[in-house]
Amino acid sequence: MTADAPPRGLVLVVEDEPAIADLVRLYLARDGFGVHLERDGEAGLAAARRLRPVACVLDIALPHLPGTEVCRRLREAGDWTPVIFLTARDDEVDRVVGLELGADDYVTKPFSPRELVARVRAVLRRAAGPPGGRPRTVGAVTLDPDRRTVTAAGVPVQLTSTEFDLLAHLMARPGRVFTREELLAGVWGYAAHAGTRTVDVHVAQVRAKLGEASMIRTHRGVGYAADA
Amino acid sequence: MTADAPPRGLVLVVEDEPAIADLVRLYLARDGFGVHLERDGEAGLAAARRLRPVACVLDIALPHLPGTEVCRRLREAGDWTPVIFLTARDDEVDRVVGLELGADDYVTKPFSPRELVARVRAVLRRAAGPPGGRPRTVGAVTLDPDRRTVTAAGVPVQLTSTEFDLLAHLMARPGRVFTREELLAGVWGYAAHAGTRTVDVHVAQVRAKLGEASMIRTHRGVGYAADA
DNA sequence: CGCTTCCTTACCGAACCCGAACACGTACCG
DNA sequence: CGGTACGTGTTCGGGTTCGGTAAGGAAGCG
Repeated sequence: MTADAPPRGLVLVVEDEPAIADLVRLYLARDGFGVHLERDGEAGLAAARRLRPVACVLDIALPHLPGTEVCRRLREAGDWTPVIFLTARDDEVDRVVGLELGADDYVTKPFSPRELVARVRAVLRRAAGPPGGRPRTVGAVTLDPDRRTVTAAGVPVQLTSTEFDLLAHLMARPGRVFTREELLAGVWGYAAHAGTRTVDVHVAQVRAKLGEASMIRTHRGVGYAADA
Repeated sequence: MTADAPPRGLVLVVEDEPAIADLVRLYLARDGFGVHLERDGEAGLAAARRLRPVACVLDIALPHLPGTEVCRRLREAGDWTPVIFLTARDDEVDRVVGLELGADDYVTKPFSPRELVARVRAVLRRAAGPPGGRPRTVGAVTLDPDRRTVTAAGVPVQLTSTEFDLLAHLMARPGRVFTREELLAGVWGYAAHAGTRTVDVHVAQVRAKLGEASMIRTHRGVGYAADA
């Protein structure tokens, strides 16, 4: 089931070589990203402004307007959307120029599409930043994002990193029901790939560790939610 | 990155190449700094005296008056505002001269603007911080920022400079979990791409020196924290 | 020239994640 | 009321990732 609505957001790809562009689009789409393709710098810049993608993948050598220039203009306009450059060769000059212009990462051609996807994910994760914030309490459970600690009925509970992220995600919006796909995307960074029981297993683990204080409710046929 | 809303003070940037100057201004402004731009050494020196910035970013190769000279004159006048040099090349002469003149850091061109911002922040943190004021104790470990000494269970421990800074950074906010990236940025001043084990090695070193008294906790998949 | 400090690399053990399989409970339907 | 199907809870082992550790080399310093 290929999702119609991109659960992970839109990525703008500006690349003039159709073969490469298709490849990139294929892999990003397979990973759950929406993809918008442009062939030259001008159109790319316009699309970036119009569509507000969550990230941009820019070839450096582009007709009309080099990718570096697209990036620079975005930055000048106060647009800090993460940018990943595609450079023709592992050329020190290109690399450096890219970073000077405020790119978040770069990939040299020829490249592995998997690597590109991984970098897009990494960049997005970084842009999301360390999940800071004040401690939050739901029922008898208190969660501190800074300290990454959890207490259930006043007793400290030791959660693994994934367990903590899962609980934090649920507690960020108490009462809101999250589907398994949403949780996979938000916590694991995966595209919605149904058929896995991973979320269930981790929910069970968190519930076990929280004991009686657990306030994760199952919504049959839908997903999970923290009590409001 | 912590998102600090309040203005973080004015940074003076003296750089004759408009492209680079704009870039630096963009990034500093984005990070919450006020920015004042000058194009040559004379004007830069005057601006520094007039505006009293919290930090200066000086290109070394400047019209009228080299950046090194600007720095030297400031120091002569008793102005110890933190200075970061921009050097055209990783030139040994420039480096030494710069630091001799009382610069706090330097960045070689071409550079990543993110790294420059990170260094400005690091320099300010350092400048703000001979204080720390009172010694701080966490568990059996006591750290004195003024004397740069550490005792574990009452026994003096000799730490190297980097080790001390790392421990101080962690102890500044006990309980708070710092990612490796945050530590690299805060202690080393890198706008680091991850992928290095530097932090781990230094943590191990500190732990070894603190012995049983060590209270640095590993948060798997995240980073490190000092016990609360 | 030797010493210290710092950073990198490589290896290893341990913790953790994930998928599969099975058990259980609930909703639906005859 | 019993049966069946589907969704969820739970357990467990393999494979992978992550962090601790040791060793080596470069750079600064006396």
